[in-house]
Amino acid sequence: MSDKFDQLIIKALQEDARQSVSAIAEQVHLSRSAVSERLKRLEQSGEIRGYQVLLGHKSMSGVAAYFDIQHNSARCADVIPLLTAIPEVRRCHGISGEIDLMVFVQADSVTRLHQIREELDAHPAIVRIKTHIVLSDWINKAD
Amino acid sequence: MSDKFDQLIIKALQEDARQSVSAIAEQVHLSRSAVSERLKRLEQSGEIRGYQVLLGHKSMSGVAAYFDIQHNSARCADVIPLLTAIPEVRRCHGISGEIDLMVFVQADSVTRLHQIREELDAHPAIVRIKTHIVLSDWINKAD
DNA sequence: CGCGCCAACCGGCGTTATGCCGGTGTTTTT
DNA sequence: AAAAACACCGGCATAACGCCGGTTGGCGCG
Repeated sequence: MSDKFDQLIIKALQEDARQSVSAIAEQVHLSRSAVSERLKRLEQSGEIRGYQVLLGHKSMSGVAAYFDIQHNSARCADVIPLLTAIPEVRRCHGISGEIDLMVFVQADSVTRLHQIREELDAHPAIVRIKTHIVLSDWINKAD
Repeated sequence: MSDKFDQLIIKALQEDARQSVSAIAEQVHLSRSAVSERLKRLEQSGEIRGYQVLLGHKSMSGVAAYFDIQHNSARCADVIPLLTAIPEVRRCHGISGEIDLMVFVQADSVTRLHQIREELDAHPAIVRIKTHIVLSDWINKAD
């Protein structure tokens, strides 16, 4: 499903997703056409989902925070629609431990953050929310 | 520092970071050269940090986990080099609350996860670590 | 063993995109 | 008001791309 060459191509794209097929071909020691075809296949098969631009800290205006959420719903899935509906929710993971959901939010202001928190609190299935506002951003690799 | 056109260019790149300058130019109604120059400026000024490939869930083999870390170091920065040295560490945020650092890790195996945890435990400045293994991935917007 | 089949790779060709540069219009400075 | 600074445009030479025919190397089957 993905041999050594595909891995090399992906690794090259992880270094810089905006580089020419020719440049990648040179790195992995294949012809440009071979890399081109492999790329197309990787994209169509869904192994490669897309390409993202990584922004500098300047563009990161606003506030980020973690919510750890505990809920009493039988299935986690009950509260997911609520979270999906909030555009500021960047990531949501079901996790082990006392907490059930770890949610990462990026909002424009602290006010908006509170608003979101209250919206979540209103949901009957949600028992407890802890907010951890992000003070510093040390490491941030995409994906 | 970044006018309406820059925003449009960035938005276009967020849709697909691997598209030609010409294609972007067409979307934002500028000449290719103008977009090209703006892009170079955005990259050099650090507003654009780089470009990443987004992989499908198939390639997401392995285990993900959150570490919440409490440390006694005067400055957070003391433990950051240790984290930066570990390639599996995807994100690290300094946060408010009882916890000091929220670290997101993506490793190949649970064994490797434990290995990383022990490595962190060995650091004198780190007081306490809680591990939350990710069971489900509900929402995951890049950046 | 040899034959044919299939998948992957290569390289050339025409088209498209890129980088560079001079020219132009607009705003800011002196 | 002239000059300088800035951003944009468009043309040209070069590089990259997509496409296609030809070649290679493995693999099964008679």
